[in-house]
Amino acid sequence: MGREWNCVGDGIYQRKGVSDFSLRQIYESGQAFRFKEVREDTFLVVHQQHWAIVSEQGDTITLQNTTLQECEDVWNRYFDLERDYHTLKQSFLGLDDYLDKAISFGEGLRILNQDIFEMIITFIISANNHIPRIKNSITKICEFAGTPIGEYDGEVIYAFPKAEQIQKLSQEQWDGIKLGYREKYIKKTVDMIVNQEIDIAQLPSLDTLEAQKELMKLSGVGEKVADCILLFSMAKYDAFPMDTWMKKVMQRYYPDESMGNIRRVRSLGVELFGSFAGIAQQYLFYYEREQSKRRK
DNA sequence: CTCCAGGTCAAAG
DNA sequence: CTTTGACATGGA
Repeated sequence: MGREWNCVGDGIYQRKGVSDFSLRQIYESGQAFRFKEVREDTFLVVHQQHWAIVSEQGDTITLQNTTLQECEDVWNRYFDLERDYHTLKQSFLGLDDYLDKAISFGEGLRILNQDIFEMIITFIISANNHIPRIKNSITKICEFAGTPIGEYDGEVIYAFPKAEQIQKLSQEQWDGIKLGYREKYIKKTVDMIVNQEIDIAQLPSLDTLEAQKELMKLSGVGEKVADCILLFSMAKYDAFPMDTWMKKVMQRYYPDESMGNIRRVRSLGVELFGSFAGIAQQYLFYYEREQSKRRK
């Protein structure tokens, strides 16, 4: 190991042989709100205190503003580059016609390993909200409370703020973030985390249902938001977020089993797709949403 | 104008 | 334990 990344310039590293990977699909699949397309097919990606300019050329991905150590210690895990998605997708094929189509459509999707606290705040904001609005709110939270970690193309790059930094926001800043009724949820949740009422660092060591139960103690975190947090920051692939899109999918294709009961549909998903149901869910979510866009 | 968005919460049956 | 309505905001 350790020979995956090659230096091809000052702060520029490449990794070859990365198949089943599409930055655009990952970006548009509703899991990452801190990608910014700085030019055609090139993205500024921020993760914790790290940032990089990321692009892909066939099976090669290129990162700028990084180091070998950062590639190995941070970006490999963030982009889930060590996982064999080809084999994973093979294991899904033939289970279900609609999933087969969804996988072929979203062939470059991956589940990112993002920061736990960031996912908690992000998906509280996501509840009953539009994706562009979610992204705007998150951008403002970072600008108002986050630590500057760099600059690119004349613009300052901010880390996602820590809980303690969010506590210091003024009311005018809160108003500017436009969270609506979710503002009080975030305030409460941030207080609970600072006061150690729940220890989020310890969540990954719990099994999925226990971790979900813990997360749901937080204000604004219900079953679906908890599942998103588990899936996108803790690699808990047996979490199966049931949102409005998945309800449409499941009720259209499995009307008998679902009968409108969300919790029953969720367990059906896990029953159908097993311990990687959450990844299957992401293919279904992306496919359904893109199909809906194209109908317009 | 009304409807809806990667739902959650509190009240009530 | 399940069902119901309110909830901020802005774009379609």
